[in-house]
Amino acid sequence: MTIEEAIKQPKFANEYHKLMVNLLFTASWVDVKHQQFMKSYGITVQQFNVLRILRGQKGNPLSINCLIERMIDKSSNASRIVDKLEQKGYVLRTVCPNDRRQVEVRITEEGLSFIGQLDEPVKSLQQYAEGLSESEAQMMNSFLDKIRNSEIITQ
Amino acid sequence: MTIEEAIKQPKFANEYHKLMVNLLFTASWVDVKHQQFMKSYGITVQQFNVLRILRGQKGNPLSINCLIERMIDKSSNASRIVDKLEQKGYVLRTVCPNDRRQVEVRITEEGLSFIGQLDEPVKSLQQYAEGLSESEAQMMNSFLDKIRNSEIITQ
DNA sequence: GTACATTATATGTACCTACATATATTTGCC
DNA sequence: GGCAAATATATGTAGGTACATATAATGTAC
Repeated sequence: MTIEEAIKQPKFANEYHKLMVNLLFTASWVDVKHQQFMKSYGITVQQFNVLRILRGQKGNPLSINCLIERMIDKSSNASRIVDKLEQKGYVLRTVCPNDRRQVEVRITEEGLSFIGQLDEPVKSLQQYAEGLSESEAQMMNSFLDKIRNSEIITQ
Repeated sequence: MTIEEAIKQPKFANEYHKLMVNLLFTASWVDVKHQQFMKSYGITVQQFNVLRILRGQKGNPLSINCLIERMIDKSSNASRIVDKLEQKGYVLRTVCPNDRRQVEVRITEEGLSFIGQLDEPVKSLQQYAEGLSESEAQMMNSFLDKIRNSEIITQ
């Protein structure tokens, strides 16, 4: 299905307008797939991403601020996402002894085994990207970077 | 800034994994820009899109269902988005005489003049896409369509 | 050391969204 | 026509998000 069919809009002003709509539509489409997948494991996409970031730290804790820097959605709610993960027993919060303003968040054994069990099934989500060849994926990655780096004159 | 820098993740498992992350991150980034822009005009992105769809109907009304078919975010809340627009006087709701289950939504003069005033400034948002050449934009549109059309085996 | 700015996190609030369910109307089958 | 299924929209509810503000700890200038 083309983007024209997907939103029943027969034509766009130009290729750039079409691209903006297509980008937002496709990402939302992929995001919904991720949501549905994660929901079947009793977790949200944001919670999963935080867990994966913490696992990548190999046992080292991360402050809330560092967590936000690594998140895909840089929402201001990292603190509440960590709340939810703590309630589930997947992470631990301790006050940092060097700087008592900071909180050290680390993943628990329980969190590790939970997320480990998702490793295989999560690979299926990547299959969406695998509709492209390796070199197409490379091109698209560079296009996405270019879009974020456009200089914009906002009146 | 590369995607690696943007989320402080030095490397990805492969180009496809990177692409999924980059797609979600970039779309969220663009979406935030749109949100901020629309907010300065006292409207949400969703409300703006509904208004633009209705204007495209050239005076013909659209049912809630048809509206959803044309929306970028196919949320189930079209009804409540129309509520907000009605409160602002930008749209009108009437029961369809042929099928009294349906509601005919149409844009008012006030809605037309409001959205008309946004036509120029809204063009600046498209500049993000204009970081690419025309042929790159075409390629990227076809890549996005390919992603949505990948056949996925969800166990 | 005191006062003030800065930083890190948490929380209050209003709004938005997903999902389930309710209500109203129409369609189709007997 | 009567009744069940299907359709169109609306609404209740829980939870998520953006933004402003609160709280606490630290840094800095004097």
